[in-house]
Amino acid sequence: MTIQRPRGTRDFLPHDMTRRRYLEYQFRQVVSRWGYQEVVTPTFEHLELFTMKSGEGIVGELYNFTDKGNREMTLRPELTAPVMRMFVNEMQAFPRPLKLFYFENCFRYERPQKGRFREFWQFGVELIGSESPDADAEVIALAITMLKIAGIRCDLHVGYLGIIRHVLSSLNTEQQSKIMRLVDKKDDKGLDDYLEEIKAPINLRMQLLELISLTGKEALPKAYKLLGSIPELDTFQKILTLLDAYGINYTIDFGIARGLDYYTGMVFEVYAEGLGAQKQVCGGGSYKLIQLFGGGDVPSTGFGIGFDRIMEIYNIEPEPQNTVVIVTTDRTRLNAISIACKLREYVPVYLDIMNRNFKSQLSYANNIGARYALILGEREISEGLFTLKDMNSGRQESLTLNEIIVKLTGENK
RNA sequence: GCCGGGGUAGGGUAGUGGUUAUCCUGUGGCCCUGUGGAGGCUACGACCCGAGUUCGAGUCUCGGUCCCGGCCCCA
Repeated sequence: MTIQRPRGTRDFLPHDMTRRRYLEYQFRQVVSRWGYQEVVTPTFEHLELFTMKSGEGIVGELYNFTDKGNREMTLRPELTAPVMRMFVNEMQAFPRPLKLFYFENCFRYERPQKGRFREFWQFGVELIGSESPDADAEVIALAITMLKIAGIRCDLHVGYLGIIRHVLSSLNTEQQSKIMRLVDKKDDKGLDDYLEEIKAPINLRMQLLELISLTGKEALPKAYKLLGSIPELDTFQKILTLLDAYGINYTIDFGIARGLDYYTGMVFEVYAEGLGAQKQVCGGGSYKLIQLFGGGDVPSTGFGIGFDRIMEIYNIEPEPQNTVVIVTTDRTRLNAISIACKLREYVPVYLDIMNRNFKSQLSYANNIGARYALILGEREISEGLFTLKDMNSGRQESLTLNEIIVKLTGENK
């Protein structure tokens, strides 16, 4: 039996990679125009980096291992923690804000399903050093711009954790975290039961339940009515005003909660259709992780895009290149090499290495979908005029090498 | 970790206990020494792995594995 690829991993064939690289190219264009610069962190890190961030419980979902020096290591399951670690290690004195992006593979030991793999790619950004509404809005706007350029139709949901935290401020942090988790899961019954269990004040319950049910255009005024004029609502309103200025449509959703303590304020999620149960293609928010990793009290905001999930619904086909297959005879093979080398400065060129006859070479050109066949027989070599055959139309013309180069590169633009 | 559906050449498939596993497609070669896509011939190529039942297993049973969808989780 042949060796299979590991569970939850994928092979990417040439056609897949053409499409993936094109999406990657589109994303890179956008983030660099917004002033973000690429960073790369190691594929594996000390296990502790992730347990510090997310708790011991995540170890079960990690590809962790002990190395030969008895160090507890893990393949990275995400990139926010590594980038924050990198910031603490080497970038604390850089001018702020720092605008970083990454595109790397990550690994999680989970049960694969649609849009979920054990090795997957994340494209993300981290904006470090600002906690202004402007930073929050910029990050959201960047995410939406990227998805739009990829041709993805999606729903943006924006929330603000500070508001729920305000409501829960009389509870201890453990109780707050638990409630946030239940809210995030939209587990209404579990939430009711838990509020009952901890005997939460009736006023708090009423405010919480009403708050998380608020949605749509009226959500903000209603929230003001419910909670009064608190600074968290003012901040949220500023973010929304900025999003309006960016021309971005959003749904207010106080139900995006996220149970982890390092999220500070704005949170957002983006959903796309056609993806089954794993429909979230992007998630982000503002958080404070840097102190946890031994750095200063530096706020940051970021998001990660599930690159593979985008690929599932991405239907842009990159323009094919003007591939040329050179067709030679036994007597012109040596001449063909120098011509191939010249053309390879401009376009992809195939030169027969199978010792095929004339007809088979042409047939090969057809089979690989080449745009042109360049016929280099004795006649052409002696005349210095080569026969360029358009494989789509079947038409062919006699041209000099320079004319051919002009034709091939001109059509590329 | 749990639930359901699956696994026969590279791709798509037929085959409900019985010779040498079917067909389509693909790929290589030839028909065809300067003109591709069609056609003909030919070659290549598969029962996911293991155990069990049986005179005999692609077919039945069990375990494993991988795929698809879902639960959990989603940092």
